[in-house]
Amino acid sequence: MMPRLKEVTYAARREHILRAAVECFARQGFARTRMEDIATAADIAKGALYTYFASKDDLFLTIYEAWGCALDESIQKQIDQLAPTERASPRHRLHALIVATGRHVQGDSVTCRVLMEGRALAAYTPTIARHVHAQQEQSLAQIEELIRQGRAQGEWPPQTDCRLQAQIIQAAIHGLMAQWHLIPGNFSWDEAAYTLAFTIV
Amino acid sequence: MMPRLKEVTYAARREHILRAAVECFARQGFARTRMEDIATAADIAKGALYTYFASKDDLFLTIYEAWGCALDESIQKQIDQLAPTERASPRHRLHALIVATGRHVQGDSVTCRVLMEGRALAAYTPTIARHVHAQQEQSLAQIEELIRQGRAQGEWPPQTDCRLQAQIIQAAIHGLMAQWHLIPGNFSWDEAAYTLAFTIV
Amino acid sequence: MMPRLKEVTYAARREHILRAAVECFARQGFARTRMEDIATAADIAKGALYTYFASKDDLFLTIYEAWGCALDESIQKQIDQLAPTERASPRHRLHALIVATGRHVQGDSVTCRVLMEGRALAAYTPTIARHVHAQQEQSLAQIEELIRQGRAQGEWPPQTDCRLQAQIIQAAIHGLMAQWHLIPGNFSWDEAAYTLAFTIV
Amino acid sequence: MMPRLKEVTYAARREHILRAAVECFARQGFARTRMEDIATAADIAKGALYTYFASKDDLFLTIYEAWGCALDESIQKQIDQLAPTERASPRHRLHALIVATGRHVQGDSVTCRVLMEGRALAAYTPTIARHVHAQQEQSLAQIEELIRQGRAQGEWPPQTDCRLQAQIIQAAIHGLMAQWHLIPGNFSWDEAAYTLAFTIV
DNA sequence: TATGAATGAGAGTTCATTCAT
DNA sequence: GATGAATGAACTCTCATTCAT
Repeated sequence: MMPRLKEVTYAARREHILRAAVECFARQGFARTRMEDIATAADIAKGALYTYFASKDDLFLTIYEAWGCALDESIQKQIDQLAPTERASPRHRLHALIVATGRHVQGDSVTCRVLMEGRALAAYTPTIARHVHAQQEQSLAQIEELIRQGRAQGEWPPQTDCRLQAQIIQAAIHGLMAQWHLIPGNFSWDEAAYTLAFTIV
Repeated sequence: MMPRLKEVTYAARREHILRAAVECFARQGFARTRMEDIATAADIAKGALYTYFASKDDLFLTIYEAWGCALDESIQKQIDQLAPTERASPRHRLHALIVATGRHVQGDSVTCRVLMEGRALAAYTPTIARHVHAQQEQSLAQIEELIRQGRAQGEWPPQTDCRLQAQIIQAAIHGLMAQWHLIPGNFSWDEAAYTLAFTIV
Repeated sequence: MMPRLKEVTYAARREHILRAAVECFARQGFARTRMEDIATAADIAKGALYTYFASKDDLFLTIYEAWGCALDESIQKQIDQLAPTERASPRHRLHALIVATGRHVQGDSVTCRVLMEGRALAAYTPTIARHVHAQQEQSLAQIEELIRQGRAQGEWPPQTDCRLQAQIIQAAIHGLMAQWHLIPGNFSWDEAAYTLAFTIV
Repeated sequence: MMPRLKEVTYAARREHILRAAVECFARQGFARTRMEDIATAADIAKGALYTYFASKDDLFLTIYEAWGCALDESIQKQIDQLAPTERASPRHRLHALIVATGRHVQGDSVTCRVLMEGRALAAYTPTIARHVHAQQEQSLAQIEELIRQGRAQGEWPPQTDCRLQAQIIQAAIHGLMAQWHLIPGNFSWDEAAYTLAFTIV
């Protein structure tokens, strides 16, 4: 059981550092955040960071991934909480997806900033790029599937390119996140979710 | 004539450096690009950069602004080239706007990368933030006005919040740009433009 | 005991760097000394300097202050070592002050150079200026007080302006230091001290 | 006569540049003054400076020498203006020398700053060092001669070391200049001159 | 002669990472 | 494991001087 104890401690410290890093990255951006800042925020020594994370990039990446997982969970939860009638409707499920995203962004706007910077960094950091692509693709597939089902159920008029429509919706969601990142509170997520889910043909 | 010649030379050299900088920023990102890289790419001495630009930030900002201006021109030209019947239709004008943006992104995908990074940097660099905000707001106003006119002409069903709808469309456009930046050629801009302009209620 | 050991090490390294810096400043002057020169002289890496000193200015200032403090101590010691009869005489105390200054200059002519440059820099560097002024004023007050006491005891004929006389004596001392800095060994400090203290009416 | 005309123009421009340089050096110090600053102050192009002066050091040196010459002239004039009775007295001539120095310092405190910095730089710049030494020695000889004459005439009690006394007086004068440089107006030059010339045994 | 753009060798300073303790 | 001093490459920006025009 000692390994277990160790693991708990290890995981807890990792988590602790991660939280400190998120705060720093969100406040100052990746480039302007020094490892020392993170260490100070986490109240540990600079060198100890390297016990838990291989590098600054690794730290960033871990945050990036964690956000994606948490968002996926939020979305799933939101969908699960739908009333049975609504859960049967792809449009309602899409709505739930966007609402959950909005809640996530609002509830953890700090991490959202990190995410936004991640997308920009992606282009120059192969390691990050892979993750961004994967996440992107997965999310796109989910939306596309919803649309496909919605058409099958007659909720959406048939159109040739399901994927394109999904891409536009995904693009809109990301664009809104970017806007929120730039000017938090600039619009109502709930109204945007409603518009996106129910008034896009 | 000499001052004129000088003027030309000055502007030409500025332009030359700018092109070199765009290339570097697009390839390596802002943070990883050293002034020396730009100087080498432009085939001049490091110090000479500072004759034309006050700082690395200035260089970046100039590129950022130039892109915005060029895009505005492209859009205007695209709208002007519409047949009279179409030009009278806000929906067609919106379509032209998106098409022009797509062409711009495709034609100068290199600069587009720089733009994308600019949006991410904006949050941490007040100088850049101001420009991004201004550009954002101006573009939003344009779209909003198109929608307002479209509704007045019965092209769109009336909805309470013109601004929100404009924001969503703008978000979608930016999201698509970001996707293109990530995976160029991932979708068809023209089809996306058509879908965005004509099938969004 | 460990913290104490660390403390000692820290102070020792600081002292070590300081000595290296003094040597460099004295040999090349402040402006021509590069941080790298100091690091090389101290046999450490350039970056390590910044663990002990915030900047090149800080380094200089520290030396400047240290010299002043050490001089004050030397003077005090010299006065304390006077025979009781002499210690009662302000003129002898003034003599001791000048002698101590001379010894200090001769014993650490290297640092003296740094001091001289400090006075010249003072006019253009507010931070240094403050320290120079303060030191100057303190030293002046000390001399003035000696003269005042000397007059009270009838060692000096009464004159209206004690401060002016003190200023002249101080000026002479500084002027002699400057000469020594220019051509070390150009005169005898002890004779100069005697002349200044005992033959100035 | 053309060479003559040229010479006039040349000398005038030199003078013009010199004045600009003095102003800059006095305001910012030697190290912080850029050649461009001087060119701007003189309202000519940077490159033109090198037509008149070989280097920044040369510029400085020229100013330094000019000050010394002008001071010598001022002193000579002051002595020449003494009433015949006074002119016969070495003490009065010494007084005139100090008064003239004071007037010079006050009247051209701007150049005085440059002089002060020159003495500090002297130690690290052989070219400057030579000039400083020469000037110093000449001035010292003059004072020494005055004292020697004064003793011969019975104005000063005989003392073994004329040179030392001269050195102290010279040191005092320089020290006072340094003080004035630091805090202009901190004392009365005329009173200091009187004290130095008439109450020092 | 005058110009001022170009040069390019540094300057001080920062900071991710390492490693002896 | 934890520490934090040390490292040293890299960074942006400066500026005396040169030289083609």
